[in-house]
Amino acid sequence: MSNTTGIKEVARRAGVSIGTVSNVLNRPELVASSTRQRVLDAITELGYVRNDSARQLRAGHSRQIALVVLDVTNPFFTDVVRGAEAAAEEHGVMVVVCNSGEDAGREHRHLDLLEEQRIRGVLITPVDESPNSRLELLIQRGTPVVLVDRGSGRHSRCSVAVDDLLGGRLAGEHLLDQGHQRITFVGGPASITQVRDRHAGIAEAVAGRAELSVVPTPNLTVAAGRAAAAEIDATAVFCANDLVALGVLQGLTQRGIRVPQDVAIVGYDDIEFAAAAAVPLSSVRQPREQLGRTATALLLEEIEDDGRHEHRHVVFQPELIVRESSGRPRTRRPARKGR
Amino acid sequence: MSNTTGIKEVARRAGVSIGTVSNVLNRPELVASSTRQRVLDAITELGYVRNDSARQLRAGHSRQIALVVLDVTNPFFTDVVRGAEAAAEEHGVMVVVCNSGEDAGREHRHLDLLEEQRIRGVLITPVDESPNSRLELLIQRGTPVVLVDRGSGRHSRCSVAVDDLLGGRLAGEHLLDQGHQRITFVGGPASITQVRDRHAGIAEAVAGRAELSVVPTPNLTVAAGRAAAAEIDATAVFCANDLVALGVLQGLTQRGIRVPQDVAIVGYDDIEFAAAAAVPLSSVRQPREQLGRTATALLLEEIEDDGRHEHRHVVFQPELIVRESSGRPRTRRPARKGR
DNA sequence: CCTCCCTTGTGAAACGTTTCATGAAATGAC
DNA sequence: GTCATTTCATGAAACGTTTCACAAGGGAGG
Repeated sequence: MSNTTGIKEVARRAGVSIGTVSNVLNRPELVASSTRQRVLDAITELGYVRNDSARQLRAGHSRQIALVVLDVTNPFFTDVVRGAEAAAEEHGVMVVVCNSGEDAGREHRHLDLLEEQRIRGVLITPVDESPNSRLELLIQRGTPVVLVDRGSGRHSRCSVAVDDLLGGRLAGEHLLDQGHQRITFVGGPASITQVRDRHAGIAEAVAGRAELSVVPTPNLTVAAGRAAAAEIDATAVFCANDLVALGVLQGLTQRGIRVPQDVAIVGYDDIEFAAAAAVPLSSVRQPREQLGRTATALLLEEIEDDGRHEHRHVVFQPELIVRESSGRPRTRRPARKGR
Repeated sequence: MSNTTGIKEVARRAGVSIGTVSNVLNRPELVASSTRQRVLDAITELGYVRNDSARQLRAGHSRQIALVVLDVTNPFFTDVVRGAEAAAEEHGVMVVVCNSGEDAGREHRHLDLLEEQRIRGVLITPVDESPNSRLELLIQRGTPVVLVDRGSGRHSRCSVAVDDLLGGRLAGEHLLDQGHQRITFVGGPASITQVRDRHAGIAEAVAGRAELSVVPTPNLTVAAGRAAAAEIDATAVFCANDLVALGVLQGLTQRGIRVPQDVAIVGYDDIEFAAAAAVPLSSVRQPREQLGRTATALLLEEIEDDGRHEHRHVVFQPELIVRESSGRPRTRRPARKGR
C-alpha cells in the first residue's frame, strides 16, 4: 500500500538529490552528518524500504547464496543447513534453502530459477553427477558452486565431503569383528554417489571374508527402509542412511526379528534420532554442521577471489559410533534384567 | 563469464527489436511463428538466461513466496515445508525457506530482507506475537501474510492452525484416564503461543482432578528435554514437543527411571521418529503437510484476490496417538518377556 | 481502387537503484 | 586577498526488463 516508491521520495522529503540518499545508504562517511541525519529521518518517517531488485539489477548479481539439499526432511541435511546458515550469517550473507527432494527435475528447475536470479553462489548436493548436467552449465557460465558431501575428481569446483569409502569400510570391519558372515547393504538409488561409495567401502572391507548382498531402495527414507526389511536375509545390515536404518529396524521388529540378537544394524550419518531409537543405532558419524560451515566458507572465498581462484577439496573423516544395534547381545542393563 | 547481457543481444542476433524478443518470452501468440522460431534459436545459441532482477523491478514484486519456520531442524517443520512446496509447485511458484531458529532477531532480519526483495507473500510461524512486531509492519505495508500453526484473533491476516488447546486437553484426559495424579508439563519459552496453548489445554483438562506442575525449557529441542528430565518428579509428563519428549525420555532413562512403568510420557506433533523411539512415543498428531498445503493455498488465494480479500482462519483438529510411552505397563511383547 | 481492419513488429518510456564525472562551497596556506 | 585543496552535493547514465501507443503492410469488403 504505502509503498512510497523509494529513494526519490526520500530525496524530495529531505531536500537533497537522490545521489545523496544513495550515499547515505551505501557510503555514509561521504556525507555531512547534518545532511545524513536529515535523510535518515526522512527514511524512517516514510517507512522507506530499499528495493533489492533495483540494487541487484545494477550490481549484476544477487547478494544471497543458495543451498540445494537432497531432502529437507532428512535431519542430516537440516544440520548442514544450520552450519551453512551460521557461517553465512557471520558474513552478512543470506542463505536460501532449496529442496530437490532427490528429484532431478526439481533440481533442474531450482537451478534455472537460481540462475535467473543471478544467485551469487550455490552449495549443492546434486541428485546425480552426470557430466553434462544442468549444474555443469551453471558452473560454465560463471556461477561459483561448491559440492557438498560429495568429492569431486574434477577441478572445476570446490567440494566438501566425508570419505564415504572409509565410512563403508569402518562399518564393514566392525561387522566382521562381530563375527558376521552374511551381510546386506540396504540403500539406493545407485545414481547417488554416497550410496555407491558407502557400498563400495563395505564391499572392499568384506571382500573374500564374508558374503555381501544388496537390497536396493528407491530412495533414502524410513518408509523405504521399512519396505526393504521384508527382503533381508542376513545376520547384519549396513544401511546407506540412518533413515533407512530406522525403517529397517521397524520392519525387522515387525517381522519378530530381534535386533541385535538376530540381526545387527549399522546406519550412516548418526543423526540425533539414531541414539534415541528403539534400539540405539550404531552409525557412521559425519561432521554435519562442519560440512555446511566449511562449504559456505569455501564458497564465500571463491566469490571473494573472483578472478583467479584455486579450487579446493576438503575431505573429512567419518567415525563409527557403536551402540546397541550392532553390539554383541549384552546384558548390561540391570534395570531391565532385574524386573 | 559468458553473460551476454540479455535480451538486447538476442534481438540483434535474431534481427528483431527487443520488444519482439520480450513478446516471444511472455506472449508468444502475438508473434509470427517464423519470427518466434528465429528468436528461440538465437536464445539457445547464445545461452541466454532471463534476468529476474530486471523483471521484478518492472513488475514491482517478486514471484516467490517465503516460508519462515521456527526451526528447520524440527521434523515437524520440514514436513510443513514439504506440504508448502507441493502446493506452491502446482502453481508454478517457488518457495524460499528461511529459518528463524526461534530467535526473534534472526526472524526480524529475515523479514527485512524479504521485504527488500518485495517478496510476494510470507508464510510464517512467528517467534512471538507481540502486537507491534516487525511482522505487523510488513502486513501493514501490504505484503500478504499467512500465519502457520497459529490461530489469530486478529482479522488482518489469514491463519492455519491446529487446535492446541484441544491437543492439550486430549493429552490431559488420557493421562487422567491412566490414573495419573501428578503431571508435569515440560516446554518453553512461554512466549511461543503453541507452548502456552498446549499448557493451557492440559491445565483445563486436569483442573481439580490432578496436580499439574511445569518444568520450563529455554527452547524446544532434544537437548532441552534431556536437561529438563533432571527436574521431573511426577508420574506423567506432557511435552510441548516430540523433540522435548524424546529428550525427556533419554534423560529419564539415564536416571534409571523406566518409561512407562515409572513415568508416562506424551509428546506433541507425532513426528516420524516418535514411533521409532526407544519407547514408542504417545503423541498428539497434527496434519503437518496439510498445514503447509493449506497455508500456501490461502496465501496464493490472497495474492490472487489482490484488492478485496476475506481473511480466513482454518483450524485443524489434532488426534491423540497412544503408544507404549503412556500405556499402562503391559506385558505384550512375548519376545522380550520370554528371554 | 479506396477504406477499414487485423496482424506483426517497433521504439521509447519506465521501474529504483548505484556510480561517476563534475561543480560548488568551504577551508587553509601563503 | 589569492590560489590550491578538500569536502559535499548533484545530475545523468546505466543496469535489463516489460509495456504500450503506434506504424507498416496485407487482405477483405465495398
